[in-house]
Amino acid sequence: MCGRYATSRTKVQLTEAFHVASDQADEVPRADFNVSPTKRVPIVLTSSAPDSEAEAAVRQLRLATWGITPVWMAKAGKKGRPLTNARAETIDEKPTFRRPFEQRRCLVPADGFYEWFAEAGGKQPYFFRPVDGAVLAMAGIVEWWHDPENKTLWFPTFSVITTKATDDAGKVHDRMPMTVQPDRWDAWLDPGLTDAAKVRRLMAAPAKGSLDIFPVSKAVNVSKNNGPGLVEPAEIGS
DNA sequence: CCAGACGTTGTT
DNA sequence: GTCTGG
DNA sequence: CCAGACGTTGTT
DNA sequence: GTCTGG
Repeated sequence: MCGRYATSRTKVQLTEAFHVASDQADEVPRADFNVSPTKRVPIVLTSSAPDSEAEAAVRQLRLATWGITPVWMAKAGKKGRPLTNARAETIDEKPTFRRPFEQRRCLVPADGFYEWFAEAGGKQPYFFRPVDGAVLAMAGIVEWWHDPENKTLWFPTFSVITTKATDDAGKVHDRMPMTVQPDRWDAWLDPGLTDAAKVRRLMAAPAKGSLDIFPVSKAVNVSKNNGPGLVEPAEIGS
């Protein structure tokens, strides 16, 4: 679930939509209709790097790497892919996710996300996007990271929280990203809110009927392919 | 106390 | 099968 | 998430 | 680092 999505909005659009002061916005590169794990993409968060002076909590738009690599994994040289998803059902129990969930949440702006439906004749990609055209705020957690061998710069990495897919979405795939409705963004991004039970209530699966779901070209399968054509409806199998 | 796991997805 | 790259 | 590689030596 | 199992 949610291992690929699209985020094409401009820096200006994102700062306005998420009420980020313009001087708190990182440079946002070109529109990306084929975001895959390990790519750097814009997220919205309230916090600063661990080694910076304690600044006032300010909402920021920053580029972050998709996929958390726990420090213990890097130090031990353990093999293992970066963690691109975290299950909502157990996020406040897992050692790797609990602290980030309580203290370092983020919003991941998306036009929509892709899921692959396994059917006879191969896997068919589908795109899921809000019916109303609004930006989709996926629920995420942040882990600050630096290379253990090169402890100079800290930078944010993130995972997208997932849940069981509801109604129509569940027909395509059994998991989907958690989202945060706009009226809950302030609370979600509030570092002072650390009660996991309360935090949990701020996120929700996309409401029934709120997403358009349609097949797209298999061109999206190849992660180097990009462009707005990837999110246009296409015949199944094309 | 120490040892050992620590994550998700999909697929088998 | 399993790992890396995007 | 899917696609695509999956190796070494010596030489440039 | 932090949590669970023994």
